[in-house]
Amino acid sequence: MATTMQDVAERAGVTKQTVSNVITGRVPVRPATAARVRAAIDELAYTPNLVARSLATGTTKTVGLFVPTVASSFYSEVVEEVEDVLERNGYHLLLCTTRLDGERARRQLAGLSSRSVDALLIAGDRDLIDHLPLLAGARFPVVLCAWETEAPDRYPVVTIDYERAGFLAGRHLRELGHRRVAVLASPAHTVRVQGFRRAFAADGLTVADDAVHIAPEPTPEGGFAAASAALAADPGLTAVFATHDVLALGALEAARVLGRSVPDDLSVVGHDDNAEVRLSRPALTTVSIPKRAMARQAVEQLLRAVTASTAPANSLQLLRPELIVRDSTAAAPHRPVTAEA
Amino acid sequence: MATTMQDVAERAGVTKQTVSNVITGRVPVRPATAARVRAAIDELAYTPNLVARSLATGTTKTVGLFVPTVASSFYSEVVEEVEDVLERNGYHLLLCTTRLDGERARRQLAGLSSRSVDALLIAGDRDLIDHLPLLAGARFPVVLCAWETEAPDRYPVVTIDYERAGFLAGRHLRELGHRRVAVLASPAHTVRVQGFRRAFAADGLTVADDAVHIAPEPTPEGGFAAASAALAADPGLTAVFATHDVLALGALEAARVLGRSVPDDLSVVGHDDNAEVRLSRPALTTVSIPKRAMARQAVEQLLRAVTASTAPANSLQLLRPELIVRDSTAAAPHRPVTAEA
DNA sequence: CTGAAAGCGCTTACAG
DNA sequence: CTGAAAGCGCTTACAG
Repeated sequence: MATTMQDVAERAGVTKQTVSNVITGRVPVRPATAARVRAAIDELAYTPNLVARSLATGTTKTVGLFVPTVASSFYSEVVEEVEDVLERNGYHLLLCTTRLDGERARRQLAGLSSRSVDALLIAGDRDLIDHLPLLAGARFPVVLCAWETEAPDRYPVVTIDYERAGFLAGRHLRELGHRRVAVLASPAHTVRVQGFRRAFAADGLTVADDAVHIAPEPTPEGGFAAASAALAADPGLTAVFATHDVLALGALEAARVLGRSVPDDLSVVGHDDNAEVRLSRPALTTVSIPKRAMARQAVEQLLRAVTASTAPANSLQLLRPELIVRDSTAAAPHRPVTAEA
Repeated sequence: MATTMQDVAERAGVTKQTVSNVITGRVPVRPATAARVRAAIDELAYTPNLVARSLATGTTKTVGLFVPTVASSFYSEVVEEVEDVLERNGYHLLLCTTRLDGERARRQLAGLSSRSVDALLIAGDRDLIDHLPLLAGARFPVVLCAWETEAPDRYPVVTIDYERAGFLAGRHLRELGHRRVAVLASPAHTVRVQGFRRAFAADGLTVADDAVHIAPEPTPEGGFAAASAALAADPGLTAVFATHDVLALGALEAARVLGRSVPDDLSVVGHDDNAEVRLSRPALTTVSIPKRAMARQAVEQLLRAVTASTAPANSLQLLRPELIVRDSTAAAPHRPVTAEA
């Protein structure tokens, strides 16, 4: 049915090994022979069976990528960056989105760990962290990225310095003279919060636990609720740090509703520098995280391990975030300075 | 190195065919034997080599999906929906994002058309439309979806009734009494514009060509520019239809800047009902398109073709859009009615 | 530079 | 219900 290497060989009057040689280029072939083979390939519209090649070579030219979702500007950029690098290197992308469903993630991981990928990149610690032991017997390199919680020692990690991201947000607000601040945080963002706290600790200030308001869902609505709660708990607040831009958007809306003008009455700092946020009024001051650079480093490390057929260097690589000052932050309004307890 | 079926067989004291039989379940195996085999599998942590299985069966349990990008709420939902259906059916997803790069798309398509996928779903007509002939010799089913331009007869198409989407937007504005309207359109959205026009034609009204303003980029900035141009060209405008929500967002901003209040002085209708738009003030009236239902229909049709190993039914399936009325549209302000030339 | 042989790890009829 | 054989379509040493 499908035309095979053997068909090409017969047509060109050579054996299939010679056809293989002209295709792979591993072994030199006399130009005249090669030309005949190439002609036969064209005439028969022959295209090699990649599966057979994979079985023979033990390599699939496919890299698996796990992400929690693709419907977020963070992960969609990660996916595109990864795919770019793969495409440029002749690799295919097998995508698994785990969707906050650990059981699903486990199933997918199990279904993959038969030699159907040459390497695996796991972005995001949310769903897969408990199932990593499944990879114990894996014969392909694994790299972790976008990891915020403590990463297992076993695998190389390429991630963002989230602690520093929080710190940059905090330092900015502190330098603007803010002393009464709150944090709107997603449950998993403890490291960002910790960095934020460190920035204030330098001045002997403490961001109290009850100044951290958790937004269960990373949505504007969640940010709105958290910001409303924060402002209700401490009307004297002069600034808030949202650990996710989308929460900051909700905070802007809450300020509007409560009649507090941003940035004069309330400064707002976000985190991520997502594209969606370009629209916000006022333009959001935020901590930009180099997600594309992170993704690139991660796949490149993975690919290097594949081609060298060695384990990737077991290191923790932290990409540096950057503060982007726009219009949602300003100096703290003058009023009696009160350090929080 | 890797443990193989043969290893399991030896350990269980049977031949590898028996191991294969207990794994595939195709041939009944005596319970006692099966138990021994299963024990051996567990002890050796054996996991079958999918590549070898693929070569033997001629099936890869992998479906290829082409999308222009993953960084849009439209396509990211399509990808997730497709992956859901695949996962539920034991298939893997090979993702290719074409990124408005026809040459890249061509390369990816060529690299795939060797038996490495069981089926191919192509979402979006932007990049691949010129390269479809490459698929001429493909031995796997192909389905097209999210197709707005004329689709090739050769392949089944599952898409949105974009003409009707435009029509619904137009009918809504017409019923609200709007007569001087403009369209803000992405270059490829001619079908939506055509449907919009049809709604007005029913009343003998014409939406002139110069009332259609093209936004080259699907960004709020693009919508802002197009809306500004439209309002400059005809200050008497009472409504605009944006063929993409993100353009509508820009139009809202333009109205704000120009001091026209929405919906009292200007009605705005969007298209897509994207999640990003939930934030807009006023809440955007828009045409919702059933992208998930579309994606589901498309993969399911594809999978049916794979399992039946027949070509999918060559049909054009159009999913129905729906108008969602929110706060950005209102009755046209009273003023002398002038039908556009 | 070209050809004959073995093998990658499975599955699939086909005998027993 | 279990085993022996052939084959899926390539690649990889190894002779010539």
